[in-house]
Amino acid sequence: MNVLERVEARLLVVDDEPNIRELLSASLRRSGFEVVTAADGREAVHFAERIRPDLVVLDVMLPDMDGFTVAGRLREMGGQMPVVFLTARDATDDKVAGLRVADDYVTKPFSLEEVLARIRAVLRRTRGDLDLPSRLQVGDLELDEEAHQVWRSGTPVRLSPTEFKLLHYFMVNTGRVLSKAQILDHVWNYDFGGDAGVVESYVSYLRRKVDVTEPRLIHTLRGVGYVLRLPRGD
Amino acid sequence: MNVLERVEARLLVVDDEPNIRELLSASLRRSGFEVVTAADGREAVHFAERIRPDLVVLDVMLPDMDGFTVAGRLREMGGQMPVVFLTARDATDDKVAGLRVADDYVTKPFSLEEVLARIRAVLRRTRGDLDLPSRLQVGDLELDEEAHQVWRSGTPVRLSPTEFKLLHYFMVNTGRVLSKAQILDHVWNYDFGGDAGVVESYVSYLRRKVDVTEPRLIHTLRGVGYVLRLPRGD
DNA sequence: GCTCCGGCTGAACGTTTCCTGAGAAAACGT
DNA sequence: ACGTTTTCTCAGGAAACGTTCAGCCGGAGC
Repeated sequence: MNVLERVEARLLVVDDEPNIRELLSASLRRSGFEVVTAADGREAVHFAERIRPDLVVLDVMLPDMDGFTVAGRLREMGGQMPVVFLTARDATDDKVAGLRVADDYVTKPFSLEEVLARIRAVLRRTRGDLDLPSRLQVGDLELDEEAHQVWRSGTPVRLSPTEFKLLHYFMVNTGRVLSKAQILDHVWNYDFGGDAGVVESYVSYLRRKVDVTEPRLIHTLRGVGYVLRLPRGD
Repeated sequence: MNVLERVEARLLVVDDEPNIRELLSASLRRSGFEVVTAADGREAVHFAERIRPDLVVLDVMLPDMDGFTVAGRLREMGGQMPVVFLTARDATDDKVAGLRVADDYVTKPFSLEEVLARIRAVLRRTRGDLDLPSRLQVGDLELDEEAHQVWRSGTPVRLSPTEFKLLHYFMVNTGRVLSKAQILDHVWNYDFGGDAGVVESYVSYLRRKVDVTEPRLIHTLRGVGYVLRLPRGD
């Protein structure tokens, strides 16, 4: 699929927790980004200087220095690298103090879809990046990521945040079979403890809202997963 | 995204506090301006001479020389660069007197909407800049920035200062989803310590005053933010 | 036909998010 | 100094949301 064949941009991911770092970098690479990782502020500044990333994903809490300090250093380097911060959900102080200088931020625990959405949005804003289409279309189903809106056969459809994220994940992966585990890993927060039953529920919700007319787009493959695609002359 | 596709003008931002400098320059760039920053009077004069900005945003309190002195130097350079001063709210009389040489001024702590409004106003006055429309319109909702007036379906609406700033921010960003944090950062003073609840209140006020008739223009996107737009069925 | 199994969906629950009215405090104008 | 306007906070209630679960359905295999 086309997503995998092109390098969208070069990213620098900075987080001291190896799990988060690997989760993010693996997912971002799969989405077509070139990724370099750093574990602390010192490394971050060093790599930023060397590889000149198009965007930096930066944890606010780092062992050696504050994320905002790192962001300041990056800005001093010139070449305006946009920054997407990662922050704890209850860090109210951080938000008031430093997040204003961020181009955007995501709260932990996040879902991969969330992080990807923010990164795409910032790249679109700061680079006017046309390689990152805001509008996805499969058959007469349309989704506009920026406007956060969905249409089926031209009529707008109201979706909840989770429904929207799920549909977006389906549409980015049109024609590819997605297992429930895969969906859970991308659309739900990484600390979600529940089972895949919730995916069935949300697929059900989605079908009711966007897949009631022919041709059906969301198909079940028993024992395998789901796939969104136009039925080809089968 | 028309805001990003055009360079409105070239600005020079002068402030010794890095936070303020970054906050302003990032926001101004996002609004389509080309921005160069300086940290003190010496740098300011130097950059002004080199890049010949269309307007200078100048902090009155600088480490090496008075903002008024800097303004004097700029004037001696000819080519009339308009100046918007940044000053503390408790400015004494002598300083207020000095502000008469300014084309306009904003008191700290300011809101980004305030600074942007002053810059736009000065550019309109001094350059007759038609790229900066004074009148915004979405559906039958109209806002005149210069006249500081709002109409819905032709009938005038009275808005408080904050309500006006909020509506203006919505209208400049028609069709774009704005999070409460984003709104807070742009419409409220940068030192505002409260939470996003106040945004909900003011959106409520706005709706009551300008959005009681169909079609509704201000829409809530649960868990995401607000957006002002004409409902599109296409 | 019967059973087993994976998937579907309606109902129920607790939680989150949002809206709005009321009121206190500050700013403003006269 | 006084009343008015404006700003902000708070809390109740309503609606939307996320999650679980149990019962149902239908296809696959026996």
